[in-house]
Amino acid sequence: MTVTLLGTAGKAPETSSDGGVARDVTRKRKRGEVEDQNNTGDRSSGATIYSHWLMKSEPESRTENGVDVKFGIEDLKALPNQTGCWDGVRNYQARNFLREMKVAHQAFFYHSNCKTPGIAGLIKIVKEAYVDHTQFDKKDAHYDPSSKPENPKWSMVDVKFERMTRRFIPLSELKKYHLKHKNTGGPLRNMALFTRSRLSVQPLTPAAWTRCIKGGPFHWRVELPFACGSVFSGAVLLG
DNA sequence: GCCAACGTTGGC
DNA sequence: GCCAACGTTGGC
Repeated sequence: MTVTLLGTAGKAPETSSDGGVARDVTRKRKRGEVEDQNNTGDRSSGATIYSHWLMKSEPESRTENGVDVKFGIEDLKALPNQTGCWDGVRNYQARNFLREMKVAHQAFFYHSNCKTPGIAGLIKIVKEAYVDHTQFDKKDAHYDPSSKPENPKWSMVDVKFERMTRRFIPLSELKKYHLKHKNTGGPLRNMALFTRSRLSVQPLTPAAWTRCIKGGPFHWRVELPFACGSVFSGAVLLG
């Protein structure tokens, strides 16, 4: 599979019954609100198909609209069947990525807007995109009065806790690799966490995913009973 | 289509 | 709490 990170992000799909003027549609298309009318569903337009994701959520209490938006990985873990819906996404690009997700896809659960931001664990998609009911709920933190039930704007998926990462991977460490890989052409060179820092649902290349979880090329040395292990430990991410 | 004003995200 | 980056709105 050829992977072009984020090449056509935001272009993807929504069924639009928007009968507005041409310029308005153009404007909306730029924002990702309008579906490509010839979208065949097979991404023949050249858009990249992803299967690994990073999803941000806030593990510390914060009030929005009078509601606490806290939802860390421990909160997901505590839900029945360790499964919950990923609601509240209110950005078109992020929503479009949600809509690309398939059952069994894996994602990093990323803790944002907290003391130590970073990757806390692994989750998997257990239900594909459907209407996010919270957009119609006046009492919800992410109520969207502009969205109508007959033409909902926002989607969500269901995710299930898979496991914690073997250790928490702080943003600072990911950034270190990102900067290095920008020069060396390594797998984290285009990581959206840095190139599109505000995107709350974002794709990862398979290489970036693997690197974060299994470490770099010298990962195996760390497990050898020889002293050289520590020499290479700095080149490894081990989620 | 451009762009100024405004709002939100999220690291620090 | 600050503020840079960037997404959204809406006039023209």
